[in-house]
Amino acid sequence: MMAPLTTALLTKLTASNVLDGEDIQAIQRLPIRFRELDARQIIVADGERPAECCLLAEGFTFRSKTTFDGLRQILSLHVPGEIPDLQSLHLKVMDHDLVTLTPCELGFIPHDALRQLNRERPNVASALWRETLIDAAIFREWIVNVGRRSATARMAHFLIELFRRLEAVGRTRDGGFELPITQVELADCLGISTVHVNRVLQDLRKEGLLTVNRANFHLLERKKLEQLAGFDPTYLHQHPDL
Amino acid sequence: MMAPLTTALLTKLTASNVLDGEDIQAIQRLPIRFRELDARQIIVADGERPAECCLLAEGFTFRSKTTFDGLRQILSLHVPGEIPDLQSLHLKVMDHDLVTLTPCELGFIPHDALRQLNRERPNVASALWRETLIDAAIFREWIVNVGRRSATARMAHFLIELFRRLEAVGRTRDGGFELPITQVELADCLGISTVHVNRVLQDLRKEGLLTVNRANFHLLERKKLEQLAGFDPTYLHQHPDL
DNA sequence: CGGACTGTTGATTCGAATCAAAACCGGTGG
DNA sequence: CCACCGGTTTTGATTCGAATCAACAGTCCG
Repeated sequence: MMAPLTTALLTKLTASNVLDGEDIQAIQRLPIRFRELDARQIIVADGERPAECCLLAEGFTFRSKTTFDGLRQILSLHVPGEIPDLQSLHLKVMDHDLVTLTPCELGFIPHDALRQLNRERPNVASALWRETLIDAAIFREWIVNVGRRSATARMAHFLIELFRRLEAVGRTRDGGFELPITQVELADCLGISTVHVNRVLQDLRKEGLLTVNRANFHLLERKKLEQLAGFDPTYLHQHPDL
Repeated sequence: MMAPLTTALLTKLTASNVLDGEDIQAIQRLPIRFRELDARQIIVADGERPAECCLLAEGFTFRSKTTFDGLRQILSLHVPGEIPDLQSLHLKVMDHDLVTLTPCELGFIPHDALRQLNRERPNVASALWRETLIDAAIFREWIVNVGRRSATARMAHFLIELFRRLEAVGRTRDGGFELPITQVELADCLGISTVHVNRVLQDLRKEGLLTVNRANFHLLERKKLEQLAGFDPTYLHQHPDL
């Protein structure tokens, strides 16, 4: 039994999709290979052709691309329950890296098994397709973030998005969350320099909007942060919205 | 018969997907409502809940978001044969605007008809899912573009991407393409100011890398532009890559 | 002809990058 | 237990790419 693995996935899927009992059983029957990885390990690399998808059960992963002159841009952060390389089911070649941010518990699901599941359970296929579309919606918002927002607003937007997504899978505690991320990585998420990340975080602390000690981010003034960031949660599509 | 409409779609779909005769016939049987729109018209607005998808047969459209303080970011440009709001099939609420850049010929396809098509023709469902995944891959590259590349490299990258995508649907002529876009809109694509767009274009012209008169972009030195942009075409997934 | 975009140019400002150097922190090994 | 090390965070000085401000020319069109 791979209980903890499918549980994470089902928590995520049922949070914003409608699945019936048979759908859930079919998901629970998926053959999943369990594996643990340390922090900062490449799970799948740019250019590879994986034959399985990676379900994140515990920890954080990110996707990133590196430009020819060595600059890195982080494209997305992933929270437990997500399948960060689900696109590989239909796009054979990876166009970016998938990397662990923290130590992770992962479940690998063969493409074949997923394809069969999609064929037999149209509901599940729709739900998975939908997850990739939400993924894309988040990419869109990140384009706006790096393209049009000030460094401070970017940081605020990033943190609020993360808070909301973690909240949806029950990983927040009284207005805060645990995220072991360095300022270098934050810089690569936001498209700014690490020195500037440091200064922006200081500003936000000075304003009393948040605290950060170790990996613990605490958003003291969520409303104000959202206002500063111009945050509109629509793009997260967190409700089944039928 | 809506021949020109489905032709554009099929050109696009078969360029990077494998469909059989029955798939194609099923697509041709889709009920499509034809409509023409002038340039700069909103097709679907942020917040709406459309009941149909929009197939672009002729012209250009773009997707955009506007921040609370009025800055606009263009998220994607679309070429004939694409369905720029295909995500609305599974995400009920629009999280951005879909707008015509030029006068357009559009075909509107009811969600119901598409859902039925997906149920009956799994191949087509896969192909459409794949198109939304390529969409997402392009978003990822745009994040890198605005996050980590200089203004000049951004412009070069943008133009090369467009060239390749237009080439795939047969809309280029001897190293150039027709794109009636203003510098204001280019600025919103690249996350820079319009003044800077002007200067960047001048630089590229001065270097002899391209010419622009009216709407006609001519990439004189594609290789050099690609080098300048650090362009790697993998993310476009233009081959069925089985 | 007048008006509204659009494109161009120059002067100035500003946000953020870069450069450089400390301070800090957790681990490792002597 | 402490010296040391690499990675991380912090601070300050300086530079730079791009934004902003402002004005003007070009084009299209009613």
